[in-house]
Amino acid sequence: YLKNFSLVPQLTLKFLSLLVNAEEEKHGKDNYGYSKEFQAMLDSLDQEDCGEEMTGKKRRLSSEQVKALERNFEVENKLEPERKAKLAEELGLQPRQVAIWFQNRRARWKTKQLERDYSILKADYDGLKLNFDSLERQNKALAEKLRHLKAKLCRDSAESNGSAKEESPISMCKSSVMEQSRHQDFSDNGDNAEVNLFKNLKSKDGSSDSDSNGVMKEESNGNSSLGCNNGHSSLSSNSMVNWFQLSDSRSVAGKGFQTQLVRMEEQSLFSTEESCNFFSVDQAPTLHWYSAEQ
DNA sequence: TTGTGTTTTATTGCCTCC
DNA sequence: GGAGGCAATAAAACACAA
Repeated sequence: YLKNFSLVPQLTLKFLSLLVNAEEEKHGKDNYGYSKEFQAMLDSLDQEDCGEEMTGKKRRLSSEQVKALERNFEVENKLEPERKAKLAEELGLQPRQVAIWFQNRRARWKTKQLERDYSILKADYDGLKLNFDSLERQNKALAEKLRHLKAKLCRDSAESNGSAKEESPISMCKSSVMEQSRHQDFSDNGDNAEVNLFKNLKSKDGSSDSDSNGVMKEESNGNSSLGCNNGHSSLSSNSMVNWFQLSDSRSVAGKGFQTQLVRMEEQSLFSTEESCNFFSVDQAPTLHWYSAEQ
């Protein structure tokens, strides 16, 4: 059969190739069930035969050729001219075909490599995202807890102040607001309201502007010149006294309270802004405040 | 059998290196 | 300027579902 193989006409050759195809299906694509020599002979015959018939048509390389090329690619994915010529001769291919095969193989390898890199990066990203989401949830929970605690603290302090003093922090806050509006009224001239008030009152008394000690004394007595202004002031004496009492308490004893308020405000600012932006994507978290406390 | 998507072989044009 | 590599692409071969 093999002895006469080269003598059979082309039709018979086609028939044999059909036979081979049937055998391929039976044994699987990579195991034809023929010897390597026979397979190589079929490949070369097919090439010679179809090389004339299928001019300009693409032909797939045989499995043996591909295997040999793959082996060479594993050794070195670049092809020197000597190796290219040697391989081409061994496999019965044009050197250009070998070069093109290596070029396409490198392209396939690169694509696979990109896919591998992508899957690795994606796995990393997914892990980090999971971690980030968890931290974000924790952060929100802590911020909510902090808000509740602050509200509770505010209520507690209001209750304790209300029982200890006549003037609750709320009423003091109201007074503060009134005072602020008063400041705005007076500061229209561009001067300090308190200073202006003192100046006005003193000028009515005829006392010196520079006598601040006297003013402080009168104020501290609670029976200040304001009370003895004979109704010259546009403000009622009681309200003036209250105002100066507030002013006094604010300037002397109330300073602590005001500072406390400011500190609370600062803390609140820190709590809302810094805690909310702590895990901001744009800004890396800094733990200086945390390490400082530690 | 056929339409369609995928793989493989080959070409083209551009770029870099010697 | 020629050789070789690479990206983009064409086109043939192949796989497979309907």
